[in-house]
Amino acid sequence: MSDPPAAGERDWVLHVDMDQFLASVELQRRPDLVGLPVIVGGNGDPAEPRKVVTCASYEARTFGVHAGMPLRAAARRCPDATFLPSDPEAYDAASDRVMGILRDLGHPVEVWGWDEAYVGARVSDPFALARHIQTVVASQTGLTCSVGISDNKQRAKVATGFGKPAGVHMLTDENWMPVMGDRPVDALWGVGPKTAKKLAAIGITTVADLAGTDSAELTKTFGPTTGLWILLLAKGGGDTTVSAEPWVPRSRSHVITFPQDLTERAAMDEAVTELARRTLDEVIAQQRIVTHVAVTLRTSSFHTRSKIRKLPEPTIDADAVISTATTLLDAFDLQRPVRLLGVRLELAMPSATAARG
DNA sequence: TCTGGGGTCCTAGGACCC
DNA sequence: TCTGGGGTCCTAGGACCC
Repeated sequence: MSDPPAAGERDWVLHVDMDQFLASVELQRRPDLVGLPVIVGGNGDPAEPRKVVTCASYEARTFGVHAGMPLRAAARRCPDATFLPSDPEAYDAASDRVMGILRDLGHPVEVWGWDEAYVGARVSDPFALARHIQTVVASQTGLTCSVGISDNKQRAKVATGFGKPAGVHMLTDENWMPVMGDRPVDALWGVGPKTAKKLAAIGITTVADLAGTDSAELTKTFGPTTGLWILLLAKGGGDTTVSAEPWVPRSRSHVITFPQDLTERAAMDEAVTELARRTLDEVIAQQRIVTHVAVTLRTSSFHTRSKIRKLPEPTIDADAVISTATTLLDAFDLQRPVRLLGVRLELAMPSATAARG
């Protein structure tokens, strides 16, 4: 890819993960709450139904509160917590500052959401770089981060978990199996509960089990791509590339969970129209073009389905997008109360030639 | 005190064409 | 009329992640 490394240098992948990011941003505005349980989510009202925790401070986590938990359940577990409304603009701004600091180090930075990034670096001392990252981020933003070190993204990400909070951890070929071998397969990034259950059904429960499984057995159960991929993950492998190219989104979407289920078709049409219009406005602001329109519907029983339609031609025409969305709504059985509606717009990928000029 | 919102990628199966 | 393939496009659904 480039020149061979100088003596002692190697290519490393560092995973930088901000500690309790949203809570930390809030604590900068509310220093009086430092050291206390803080829960960010919804509009800040712990009694608000159908809203969940977006981020819990470490103090709140000791009460069993975690992201994704309903706010009312969090309030039961930790009644003395301070509940704060989610403030996406503040998190965007803080994230931009952190990523800018990382880019200023001169290595390629691949941003993964608000609070994570990969840094690719050819250096002789990755620990020194990790500590330097922590120091400059803390001094310039007041925020702490943890850093995982390895030679690929997935292993670096797993390493970060051992460094939290505010620490550095390295996983390599040498210590991967000793550290990870006896852990359950879902300790791997990309292996979730469903895959773990399927693996358990064929007698595979640990990372070492998976790493020692014949590839044919895995491709039989998971298909050629996924089967070989999870085998690679178990052996400590993963993506070695860190790209500084800006990410081009494939889609844009919004969903709403209604405070009360919808039963009237007119209200559903109204909601889908508003979602489609809002999403399209954002797509147009990004100078993108819509190829497909998808509608998602969740009933009161949590049964969730989606339908998608390719447009006759890529467009930014509001009437075309909205009428496609409401037509897709017709294809659902609308007899049951509707808890959630969503609209997702898939976007044409700009070609290399079209991107010029 | 039932279960948010925003994303990406993979697989399966039917339609259709050669 | 019957039969066997292969390839591509499209939609539905699953799984996972932050």
